Amino acid sequence: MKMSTKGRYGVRAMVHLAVHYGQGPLPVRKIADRMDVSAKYLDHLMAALRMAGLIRSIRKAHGGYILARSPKEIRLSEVVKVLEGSVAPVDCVDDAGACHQADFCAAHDLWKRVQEAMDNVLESVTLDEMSQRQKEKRGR
Amino acid sequence: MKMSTKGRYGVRAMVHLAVHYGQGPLPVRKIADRMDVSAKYLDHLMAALRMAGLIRSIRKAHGGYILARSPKEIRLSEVVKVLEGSVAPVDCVDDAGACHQADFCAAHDLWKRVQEAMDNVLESVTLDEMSQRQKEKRGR
DNA sequence: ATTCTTCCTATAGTTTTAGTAGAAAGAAAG
DNA sequence: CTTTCTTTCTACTAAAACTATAGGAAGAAT
Repeated sequence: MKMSTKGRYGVRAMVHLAVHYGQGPLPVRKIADRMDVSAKYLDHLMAALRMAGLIRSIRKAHGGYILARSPKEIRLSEVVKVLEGSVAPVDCVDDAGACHQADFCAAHDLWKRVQEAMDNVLESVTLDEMSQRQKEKRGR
Repeated sequence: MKMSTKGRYGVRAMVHLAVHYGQGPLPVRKIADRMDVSAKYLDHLMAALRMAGLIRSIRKAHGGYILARSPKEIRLSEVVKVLEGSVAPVDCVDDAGACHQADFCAAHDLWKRVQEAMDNVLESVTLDEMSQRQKEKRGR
């Protein structure tokens, strides 16, 4: 029931971009240094986020990445979905047809409720809110 | 963000035991057959559930497993915790000290909220309710 | 003594995770 | 037009986790 580093690193990187939104592009190396993770690895995650349309790249000296939209318009559910594939605890609540017994399985209903609970939280939070929270915490 | 088969199989097996609660012990082989999974593998999960005190074993011919308590007194959160280790999406919301930056990390608060949302659902459902739901669904 | 079962330990194949490596391509800036 | 800093792409790999499988010992009723 754990998230992988993809989700963890990716969310933190997106928050970083949100905090510096409007201040020009941020290179992966700088983000990775700040987060204390491998820049080469973070590269892959940024690629996924870019292909999903959440960030845009500026490919040149002193380039880097910026958010594709305003932080207010990016919900955490989007970020997690890109990096983790989905927010479902089991496949059968996502892919209809992943389990042909769903109609007779009480567990299916339970996982569905769990998924909805997680999704509600992630859907209710924007990167802008995360960015503000981050700035507050840093200030202390 | 997926659960492993431990959590999935284990929950279904526990529901099975709840449905047949009071009807004597159920051998692993029968449960596995019904669930269409490997009995040898389910063995391991039952061992974990037994050591956690959720089920009791009767070791003899025509023995098997029974719930250690009434289905009304077993919450799904307990089952998932035994099998998956915890209900946390990341370690830092479980182990205080797994991350020394928690006080400065906005992501930490997000994961905390996600965990609480999941936990609320799993804590609110008992095996008895699952068993009833299962019987209803089967009836249709 | 037989039978059916749990219980214990060891092993192993496969998949996923979490990276590392190296080089090509883009574009401003000098 | 070359340098510089960056993204971008593909391939590779070590380690861990997952998903089992195997074989037999131990228990207790019958």
